[in-house]
Amino acid sequence: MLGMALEHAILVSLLEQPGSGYELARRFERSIGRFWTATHQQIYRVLKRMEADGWVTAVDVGQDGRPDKRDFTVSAAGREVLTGWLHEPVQPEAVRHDLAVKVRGAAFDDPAGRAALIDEVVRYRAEHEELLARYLAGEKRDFPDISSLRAGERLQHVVLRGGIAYERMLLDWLDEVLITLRHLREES
Amino acid sequence: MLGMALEHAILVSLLEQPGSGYELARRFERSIGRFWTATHQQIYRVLKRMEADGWVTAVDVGQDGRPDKRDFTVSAAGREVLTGWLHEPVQPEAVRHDLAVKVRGAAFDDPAGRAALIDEVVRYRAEHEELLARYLAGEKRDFPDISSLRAGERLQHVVLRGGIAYERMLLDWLDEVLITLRHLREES
DNA sequence: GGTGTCATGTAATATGTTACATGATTCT
DNA sequence: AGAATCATGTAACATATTACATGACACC
Repeated sequence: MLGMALEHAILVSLLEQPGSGYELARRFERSIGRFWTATHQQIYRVLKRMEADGWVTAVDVGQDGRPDKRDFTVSAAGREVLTGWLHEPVQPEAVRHDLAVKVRGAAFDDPAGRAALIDEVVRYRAEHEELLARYLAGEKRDFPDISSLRAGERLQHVVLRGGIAYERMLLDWLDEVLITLRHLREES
Repeated sequence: MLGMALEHAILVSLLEQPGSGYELARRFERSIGRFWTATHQQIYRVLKRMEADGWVTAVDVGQDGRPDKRDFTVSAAGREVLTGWLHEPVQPEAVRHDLAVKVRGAAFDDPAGRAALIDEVVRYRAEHEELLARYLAGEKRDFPDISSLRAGERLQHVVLRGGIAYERMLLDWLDEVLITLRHLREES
C-alpha cells in the first residue's frame, strides 16, 4: 500500500470538508487539481473501495431541486491511513510534460510545422495566463488577510503560492521557447 | 491514437540518437526523464509494439565484453507518426504532486508528525538542489557556447532551461514551505 | 566472493482513460 | 424545446508499476 495515491488526496480533501463524489470531482477540477488530477470515474471507483475498507463513511442526503447525494466523511481508520502515509518519504514525481517533448521534436519537423508550434505555444501560454489570473483572484478571495490565518489555512495558502510560482515560471519559460522558435524561423 | 505518449518521447529520443532499449532507459533516467518518466519495462514493451507497427527498425549489434544489443532507428513511418502528433494541440498535463498533498495533509497531523515533515522537506530540498547542480553542470558541458548552436541543440537547450527554471522555482517554494511549517511549530 | 553495470525481458496487479448510461432540474 | 448543471455510476480498454527472472563481465 506504499505510495498509493488518489486515496490520500481524497482523504485530505474530505478532512478539509466532507462531501459527495461529485463535489470531490469538482474540487479536483479546481483547487486539488493543481497538484493532483482525477476524473469523476476514478473518484467514484476509489471512494467505493475506501468505503468498503472503512476509511470513509457515507450518509445519504436528500436535496430538493437536486438529485440525492452521498456525503462522505473520513473515519478514524481513514485518518490513521492518512497519517501513516504522511510519515512516508515523498515519492519522486512522475513527470509528463507534453510540450517539452514537442519542443525537442520540433527539430525534426519542417518550417511549416514549426510555425504551427509557435501558434500552439501562444495558445497554451494564454491558457496558463488565465490560470495564473484565476489563482491570484482565488488568493485575494480566500486569503485576504495573510497575517491572521489558522494552521490549515496557512498550509492551503502556501500550496496555492506554489501553484502561482509554478505558473509564473512556466510563463517565463514559454517566452523563452517562443524567442527560440521565432529565432529559428527567421534564420530559415 | 490521439494523445499517445511514451511512443513520442521515444521517437524524439531515437531521432536525436538511435540506440537500444537499455540506452533509452538510461536516457529516460537522465535527460528525457526531466519531462517524461518511464521505466525499462515500459520502454521494452512499447518498443516491441512500435517495431511491430513499423515505426522503428532494429539491428542486432554484437559487442565484445558485453551482451548483444538491439539498436533501434526511427523509420519513415515513425517520423510521420511523430510529425502528426507534433501538430496536435498540447494535452493538459496530468499533475501529481505528492508533497503538496502532504503539506495540506499536515493540517491533520500532530506536532510530531509536522516535525517529521519538516525533516522530509529538508531532505527533498537537498535532492532537488543536487538535481539543479547537475542540470547546471550539464548545461556548461553540453552547451558551452550558446551563440553557436544548431537548431536541434538550441531546442534541447531551451528545454534544459525549463528544467533549471523549474528546479529554482521549486527550491524557492520549498523555502516558503519550511518557513510556514517552522512558524506553525513555534506557535504550538 | 560480492557488488555493480550491461542487457533483455515476463507476469501480475494497479491505475487511468474513454465511452456509455440514466434521470431530474434549471436556465434561456 | 434544448442546453447546461447536478448526481451517480458501469464497462471496456490502455497504460503504468512492481516483482520476478536470467546471465555475463568488470572491479575490488
